Amino acid sequence: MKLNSLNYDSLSPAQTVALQQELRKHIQIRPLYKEVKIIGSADISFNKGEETVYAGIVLFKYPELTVIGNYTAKAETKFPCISGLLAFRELPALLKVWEQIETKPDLMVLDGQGIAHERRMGIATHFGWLTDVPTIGSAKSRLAGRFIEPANEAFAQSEMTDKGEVVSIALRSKKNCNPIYISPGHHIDIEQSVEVIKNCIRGYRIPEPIRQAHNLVNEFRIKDIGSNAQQLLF
DNA sequence: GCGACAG
DNA sequence: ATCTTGTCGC
Repeated sequence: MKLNSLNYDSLSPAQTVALQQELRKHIQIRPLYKEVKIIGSADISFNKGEETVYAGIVLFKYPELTVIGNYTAKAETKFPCISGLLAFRELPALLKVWEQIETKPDLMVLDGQGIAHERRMGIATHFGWLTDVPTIGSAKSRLAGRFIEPANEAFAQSEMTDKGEVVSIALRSKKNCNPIYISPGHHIDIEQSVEVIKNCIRGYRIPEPIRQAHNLVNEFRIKDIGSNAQQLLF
C-alpha cells in the first residue's frame, strides 16, 4: 500500500505538487496519543551532483537520549533538489532504512520542515503520513512562515505565521546562534513538538538526535567514497 | 518583472 | 547538501 507505491522518481514536479495538495487533507495536527519512550532521527547525505543518497536513522531512549540503534541504506534518486519538494528526493531512501527497523520508534524527528511548508507538506509531514508515526520537523533555515526575531538567549522562541496560520516556532536553541525552526509533522501538535525538541538540546544549536543522524550518514558516505576508491586499485 | 527558496 | 581557511564575536 502506502510504502510500496513510492515511484517518486517517475513523477514530474507538477505531479508531486498535486500529490502534496491531495495528501495535506489527511494530515492530523493534534496531541500525541501515547507516551514517547523511543525516538528516532533521520538524515540524508549525498555528494553534490550525484544521484546516490546515503540515508540513516538513529534510535534513542527518550528523554535520556541513550543511543539504542543505528540503521543506514544507500539508494539512487533522479529527483532533483527543488525547494518545497525535498520529500520526493529523500523519502525513498529513508523508507529503505525504516523497513530495516524491527521495533519502530514512538516518534521521529526529521531534518527539515513539517507543516511549515507552502502546502503544509514538508518532509517530516510526508514521512509521518507514509509511516503513521508521529513526526517533528526541525529545520536549520526557514521555508514558509514569518516571525519576529526571538530574544538572544537560550530557549527564547517566537511563533511563525504563514497565510494567517501559526505553522511553527523559531527556537533559539543556543545563545548567539540563529534559531532553528520547529514544526509538527503529523500526529503531534506544535506545543509538544517544541517541548520534545527542547528536551533534545545538548549544548549545540542542532538538537542531539539530528546531530547524530547527520554524523551517521556523513560517515557512511565518506566510507563509501573510500571503498569505491579501493576497488579502483584492482 | 524581481526576490525568496527546507536539504 | 558539500567543499573549505581564516576570522570575528561572545
